[in-house]
Amino acid sequence: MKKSPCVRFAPSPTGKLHLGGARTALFNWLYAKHNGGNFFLRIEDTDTERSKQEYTDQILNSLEWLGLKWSEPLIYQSKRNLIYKEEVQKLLDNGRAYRCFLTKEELQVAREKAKKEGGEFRAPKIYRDLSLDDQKGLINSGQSFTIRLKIPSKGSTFFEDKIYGKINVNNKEIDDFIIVRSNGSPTYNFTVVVDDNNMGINYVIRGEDHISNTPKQILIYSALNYPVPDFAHLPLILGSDKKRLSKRHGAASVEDFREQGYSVDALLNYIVMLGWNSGSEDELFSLEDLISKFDINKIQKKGAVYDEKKLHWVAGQHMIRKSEKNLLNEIREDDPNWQKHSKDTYIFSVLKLMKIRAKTLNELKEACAYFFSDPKDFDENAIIKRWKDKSVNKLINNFITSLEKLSNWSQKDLDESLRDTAQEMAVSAAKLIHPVRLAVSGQSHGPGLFELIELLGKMTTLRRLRKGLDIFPLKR
RNA sequence: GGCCCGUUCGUCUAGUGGUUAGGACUCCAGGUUUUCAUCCUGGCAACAGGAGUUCGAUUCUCCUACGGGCUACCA
Repeated sequence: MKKSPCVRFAPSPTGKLHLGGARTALFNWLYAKHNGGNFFLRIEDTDTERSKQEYTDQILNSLEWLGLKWSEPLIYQSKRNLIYKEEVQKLLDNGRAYRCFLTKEELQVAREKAKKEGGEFRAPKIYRDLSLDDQKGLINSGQSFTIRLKIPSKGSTFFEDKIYGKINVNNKEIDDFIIVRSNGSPTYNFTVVVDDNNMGINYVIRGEDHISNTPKQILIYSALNYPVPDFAHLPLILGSDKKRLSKRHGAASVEDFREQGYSVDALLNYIVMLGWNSGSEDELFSLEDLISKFDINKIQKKGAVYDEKKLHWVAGQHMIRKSEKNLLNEIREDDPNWQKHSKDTYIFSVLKLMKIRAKTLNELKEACAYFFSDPKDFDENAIIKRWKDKSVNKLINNFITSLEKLSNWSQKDLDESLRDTAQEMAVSAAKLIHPVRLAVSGQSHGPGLFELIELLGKMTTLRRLRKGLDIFPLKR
């Protein structure tokens, strides 16, 4: 019987969670969800120099915001030194690793020499077969040492990547790499293997940048006699210059996208399309869709360039499809007091009118502003174009009079009232519509005028029209 | 430099030993609308190059070019 899949996301807290990391986490999570497995999280903080608690917090926070829940327990590598120590000892005991007394300086010299001579650098293997007594002698004399894995001098190491296919590396290409530093702390390649095994991870899904680490890690698996998991390497997310996406390319961290007001489903939807397709021509998915449709075999090998324009489009499509209730919830999640004084039913009507015109939550909030308070700024070009002179004041005045008499404040009656006024004054309806919109919203565009003022209500509309009468046309 | 990986419109991608090489975003032109957005219609635009295999290669093989990753007592 097949074991249920156990996958993990293993960020190192040396920066915020970026788009690439989010996608790796998402693919792992989707894989687990789709197959009824477990998704674990492990914080790789063995580099004490660069790891920061604030980054761990930020990563956890972003992951939570994205809704990618992980199974307990949450693992911190920094708390697992005992386990690593035990496993290193096994390697030392079974002769698959050795103490290396080379100093950093000696290594540096050897490296430079190799570079000058054009050869490739390998750590000199002079300590590889040192007797136990000699080792003790050096230790007692106070010599510090690292521990290196003994790489077989012959043969090759290969694996069947689920995305890239067979990858084969000659063992002589692999250096006897360090698994424990001279300060006693274990290194990445070693801790990953120990932890993945210990956590029961049977499917490793990670970035393509780890492809060349994989043979090294497989060598550790076999030295430790662990079962080797399956591997799938994901292509990288690139900037427009085809280089790995980073802050240089603008927004790159999940936090940035959140601040810009992108909603979670939109971001996740866009991210998943970078290097994956559903097999159909559909491009818009809910999270549930993704879980059911996700198929790791349909992942691309090529790195995908991040395109903000398309993200924006995806975001707009999600916005349109979302219910007003959900939209309000999302807005309030980041801005709990947003329009707290207004009735929900009114807010819903506003959102319904405006969501079609916005892509991000921020845009939406901004677009809705004049529904909640009288406009303070007025579009200059619109003033010049639509409210040229005093003749407009006359029109508006008549319209106000007509509105005051209106008994039924409905779209239909507003429409009729405006058209009647225009006809009486022998002008086209547009001559009246535009200045009314300007006075009422401060803008030259927006929803249909009659829906707009119907929603605004009689009092507000009249108040804003009268104010328009006061300040327009502009004096020069 | 060495090792590994990749290459279909500008971008995300579909696809096949014989297709008018399909879709989406962007852009452009129309339509709808009082305006904006939405929506609809149409358009521009790609198989990196060279050899080979083959009746026929975008598809298979090799080479080249280009791009990327790794090459740390980082992860």
